[in-house]
Amino acid sequence: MKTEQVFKALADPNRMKILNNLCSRDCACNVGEVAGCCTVDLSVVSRHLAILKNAGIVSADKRGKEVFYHVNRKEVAALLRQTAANIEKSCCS
Amino acid sequence: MKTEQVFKALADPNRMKILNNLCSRDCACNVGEVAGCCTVDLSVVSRHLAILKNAGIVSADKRGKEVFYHVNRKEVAALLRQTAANIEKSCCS
DNA sequence: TTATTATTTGCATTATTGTGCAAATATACA
DNA sequence: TGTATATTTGCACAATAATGCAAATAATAA
Repeated sequence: MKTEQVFKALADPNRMKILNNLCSRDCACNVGEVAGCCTVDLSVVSRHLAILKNAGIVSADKRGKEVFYHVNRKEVAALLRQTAANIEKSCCS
Repeated sequence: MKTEQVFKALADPNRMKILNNLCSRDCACNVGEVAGCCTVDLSVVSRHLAILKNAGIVSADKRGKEVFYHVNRKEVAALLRQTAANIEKSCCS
């Protein structure tokens, strides 16, 4: 989980919407459900999810023909807090 | 200080280098000093600093012909921690 | 098998962003 | 005044990234 990749992944409005949507749910949801939060094509949402997944922000579970995504809450929160700590002391890598 | 704008500002390798450079110093430094951390043109560094400033990540103080930049450590750290908390509970706006 | 549904991927296009150079601006000093 | 230094800005171009559509893949059911 690389800091810069995480920030890049979070630097797009649709991906933020997607993340918010996923965050607001208790259980994982499939691509179609996620796509409800933004107006772009479903294929675009699929790509955004892939970017979030590559950044380690979300994880995917395939069940049957559906893929369920959920947020890696602890890991993302930990990385943000670590970055916050680094900025407060001296170096923020 | 908008979350998405902050993430956008942090989503570039040179801006991360610049931020790291600024973070590693106790006192503010001018554009020329900041520019030492990356190989791009000084004018590019100036633009990157403007982006970081617009995002609220750094502040600028003009003294004479120089402009001294410093990181808004507390504010940035607070925003990152707030985002971390939002992600951990439910909604991450 | 075929059909249906969910998701991903190839491709072309558009939009955005980063970059370097030169010129402009701002400040200080001789 | 003119000159030197620090920074920003205009502009063109290159590099990245987002998007939509159609086709491909994967899994399930008739």
